[in-house]
Amino acid sequence: MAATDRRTEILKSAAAAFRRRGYHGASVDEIASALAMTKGNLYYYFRNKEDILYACHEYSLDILLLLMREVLDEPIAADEKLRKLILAFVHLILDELQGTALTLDPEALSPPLFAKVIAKRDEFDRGMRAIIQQGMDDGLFAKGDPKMMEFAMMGAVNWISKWFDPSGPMTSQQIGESFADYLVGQARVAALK
Amino acid sequence: MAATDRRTEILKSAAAAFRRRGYHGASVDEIASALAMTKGNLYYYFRNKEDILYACHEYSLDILLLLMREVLDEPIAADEKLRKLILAFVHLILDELQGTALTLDPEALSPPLFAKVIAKRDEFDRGMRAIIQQGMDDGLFAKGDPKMMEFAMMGAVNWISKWFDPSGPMTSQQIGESFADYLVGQARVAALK
DNA sequence: CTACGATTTAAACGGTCGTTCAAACCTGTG
DNA sequence: CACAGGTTTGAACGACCGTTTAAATCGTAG
Repeated sequence: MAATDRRTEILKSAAAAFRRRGYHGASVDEIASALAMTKGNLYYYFRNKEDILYACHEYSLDILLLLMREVLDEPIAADEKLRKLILAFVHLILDELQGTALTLDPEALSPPLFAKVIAKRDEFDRGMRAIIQQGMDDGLFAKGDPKMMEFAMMGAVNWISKWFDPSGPMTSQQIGESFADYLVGQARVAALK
Repeated sequence: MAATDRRTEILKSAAAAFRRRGYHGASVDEIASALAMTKGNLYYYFRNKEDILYACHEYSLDILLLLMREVLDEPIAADEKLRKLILAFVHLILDELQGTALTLDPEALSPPLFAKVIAKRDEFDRGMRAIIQQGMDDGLFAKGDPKMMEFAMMGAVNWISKWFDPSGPMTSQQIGESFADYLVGQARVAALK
């Protein structure tokens, strides 16, 4: 098996453990055992535990930023852009690295790594707010504080990983659509008066 | 100083530490040092660390449930009820025990204590959904899955404690109103049409 | 002032966990 | 078959942390 495959396997196991127990609550041994390997072996692929957490964030933030840049360039209305991003975000959170992105406590990272994560997150936040601002300017959304609105939307989505049950009745697709309906709808309706 | 005061002092310090570092990341010593006491001293007031976490949850959930029962009995429209609850919830999260309520990882509790927290949380969830359902029946809210709508609203609010900066420009009051406007907003405007 | 209960301290204990390391193992090439 | 590089193991370490305990200290009623 290629070393890069092994690395992402570890990332998935780690992300799942971090989501269940938090960074400090999950043990390196727990991450390794889920893959039927010894914990010492993990150190052949990663420098240390923090490095694994950082890789989790980087992995999903890079996917997210790629998507953001794509969507920003599409010639569609702001509400459509938001909907697309929310759907993709929910899919990423639930189906890729289990609930990573902004969820896995990044404050556990040391300052230099933390700063790199924050920089990427900021780019994403700026993109979201630009879209929201554009929607307000175009009269699609009710006027308000784009920052608060973005925090509300991202909070709702990030929180999904706290209650999502893969064996439950809702698929990630259904959840994504429900959330997109509500979150974009709330931004929009007031302007319809 | 009365023993009960000392206990809530400890709860506040613990809640702040748990919010910053998570339950496993925060040390008992850290909680004690912030109050200029020794960690051994904490064990005069609490049986163990888990007991402190449980008390945090109980403290804020009890306040929340009291409020929920009050609001449910008021003779006002569903959107007004939601707005009231959101405002109070934001205030509780930001100004009382720093970001407790549903935020402080309850899954770190042992099964019996966890079950008690979940029972209280369930009562709150049922109240929220009953209000949302009523709002949909009355034509105040767009039809949809009340469960998803509740999850979205609670996620947005719970997430606030992840980004809130007490020394930032927004007061908890302003944040609460912004969130209430966005999350239940459409009802007010729709009624004006 | 004394005595007693409530409170606090400081040190020690076990246990867990992240990390290291030398040795063993595996796999494919010459 | 022998060798070499990459991979895995298992044990050991040192540090940290939750908890316990016995003794010290404090505050107050008599």
